[in-house]
Amino acid sequence: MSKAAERAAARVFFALGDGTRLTVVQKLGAGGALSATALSDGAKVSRQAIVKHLRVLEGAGLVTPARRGREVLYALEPRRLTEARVFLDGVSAGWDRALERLRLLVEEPE
Amino acid sequence: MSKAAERAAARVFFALGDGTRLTVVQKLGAGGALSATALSDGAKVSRQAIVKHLRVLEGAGLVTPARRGREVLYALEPRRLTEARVFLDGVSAGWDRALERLRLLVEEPE
DNA sequence: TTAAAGTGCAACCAATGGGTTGCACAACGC
DNA sequence: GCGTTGTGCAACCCATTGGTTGCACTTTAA
Repeated sequence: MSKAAERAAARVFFALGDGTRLTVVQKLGAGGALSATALSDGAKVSRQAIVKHLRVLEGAGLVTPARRGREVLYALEPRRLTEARVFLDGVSAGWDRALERLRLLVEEPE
Repeated sequence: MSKAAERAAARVFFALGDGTRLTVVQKLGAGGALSATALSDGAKVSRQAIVKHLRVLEGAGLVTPARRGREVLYALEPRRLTEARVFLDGVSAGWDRALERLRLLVEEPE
């Protein structure tokens, strides 16, 4: 896996690695595109905090903003989620192969 | 999704959201169980830094330590990776349903 | 046309993160 | 026994995060 892809994955995981951000992602996933104000409505933190989180999510490519009149709607970018899943798949697969190698060593010693 | 599960997911993602930690996870995935010293061998940071990262990974349940003589071998815990993947799947699925709802609204207005 | 709703800075703050170094302790090989 | 290898604190440092408040600006609706 290339260094660039690895950094991108780290950014995505970092973006998901915060409780507030994770609930934002979930809300967007469940309810379609929402504005920062709408997202901060039920939240425990201020709108500005949500805005900062949205910037982080946008930086990771997990979300894209679109101006609609006087408000900005943030939509989920599911492609990045898929990429993250693929990354996890890769690590899991590598682990399985490692276990298999170990099994062969144990069961068929030379 | 329960609050506890959400926090657990955030911990896992946070643990994966650091470049050094991500390479550690990859090394463990590819090479089986390794000690902190072995992991710090090719790394750009000190052994102690790696140890700290391993503590974070262990806290997230991504890795389990096992003493072997005078060294401690850290093994990947692929179940947590799977859980993280499932979480991402859930968000993606929710998003797809949201898009479908939107499509129905547009194509079949009342 | 004016008030309200929504966004966009900017400054500021406390807490946490990632990293280092230094040293003490346990276990192995000779 | 003794040096070597590997681990385990602890203290410390700087940068980043997550959060706040305050104010200015734009768009909308009455």
